[in-house]
Amino acid sequence: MQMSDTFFINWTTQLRKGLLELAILNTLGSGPLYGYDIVRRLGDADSLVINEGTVYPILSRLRNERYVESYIEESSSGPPRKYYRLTSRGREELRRMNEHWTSLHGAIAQLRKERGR
Amino acid sequence: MQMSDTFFINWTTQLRKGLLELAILNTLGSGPLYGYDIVRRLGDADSLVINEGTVYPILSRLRNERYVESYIEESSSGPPRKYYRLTSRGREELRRMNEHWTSLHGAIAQLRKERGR
DNA sequence: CACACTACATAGCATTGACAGGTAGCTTGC
DNA sequence: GCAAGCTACCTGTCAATGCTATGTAGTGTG
Repeated sequence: MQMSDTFFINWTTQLRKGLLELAILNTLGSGPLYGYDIVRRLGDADSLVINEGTVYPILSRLRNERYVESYIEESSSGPPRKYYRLTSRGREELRRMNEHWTSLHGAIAQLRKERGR
Repeated sequence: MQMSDTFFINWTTQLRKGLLELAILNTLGSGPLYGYDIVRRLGDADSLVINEGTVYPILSRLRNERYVESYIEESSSGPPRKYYRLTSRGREELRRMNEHWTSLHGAIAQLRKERGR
C-alpha cells in the first residue's frame, strides 16, 4: 500500500456501485435476513465491507421495486428486526443480474487475455 | 425484455462505474491505442459498449494520474490520432486493480454458493 | 459539393455509495 | 432505577462517475 492511494480508493468505491445490490440480493437468496445481519454477512468478505448507512437505502430501493418484501419480527435479545425476503419477482431479477454479471466478467477476462494479439 | 426495465438498465449503468477504467487499461495492456479505437474494441463485447463521450473523460483522468501517456500521430485516412500508452506506473496499478477485481468476483461467487447454508 | 465517417472534446444531468449523525429498544452492572 | 453500551434502523449531504447531447474539424465518396 502506498501513501497517496486516492485514485485506488476512489476506484474501488466506484466499482462497488451496483455491485452491492447484486451482493445483497445474493445473500437474500439463502433466506430472509435483516439489515444489520446483511452488514455482518457482507463484512465476511474484505472487499464487500459495508455499513448501515449504505445498506438501508439499498434495501429501500429494492423494496420499492418489489424485489424484496419486509416484515417485522421481535427479537429475544435487542430491538425488533425488520427482515427482508426475496419475492419471486426479485428472484427472477436476480437471475438476470447474475447473468449480466457473468457476461461482464467474461468480457474483462477476454480483454486480459488479448494482451499481445 | 420487459417494458419497465428502468431498474435493470439503471443497474447496468451503475455497474460500469469503475469497470470501464479497468477495461480500458486492460485493452492498453496489449499496446497503444487511440480513443476512437478503444470505443470499437470495447464494443466487441456487448456488455462493454461505450461511446466517445464516455471514453475521453476517462482517458483524461488516467493521464492526469500518469497511468497513461499520449502522443499524436498523423493518420493516412482521417484526422490525426491521439494514441494512449500505458506507463510503467500504470502497468503496476493495473496489476493491482486486476487483483482487486478478482477478489470482488470471488466474493460474489462465494455469496452465490452460500445459497442454503 | 453535400453527405458520411473518423476523431476528439465538453457541459449538464442522474444515480449511487460514503460518512456523519440521529432515534430508540434492550441488557448489564452498580 | 438508571447509566452505559450494544443492537437496529433511518436520513441528509456530498463526491465521483457514466450517459446523452452537442460541437468542431479533417477526410473520403457519390
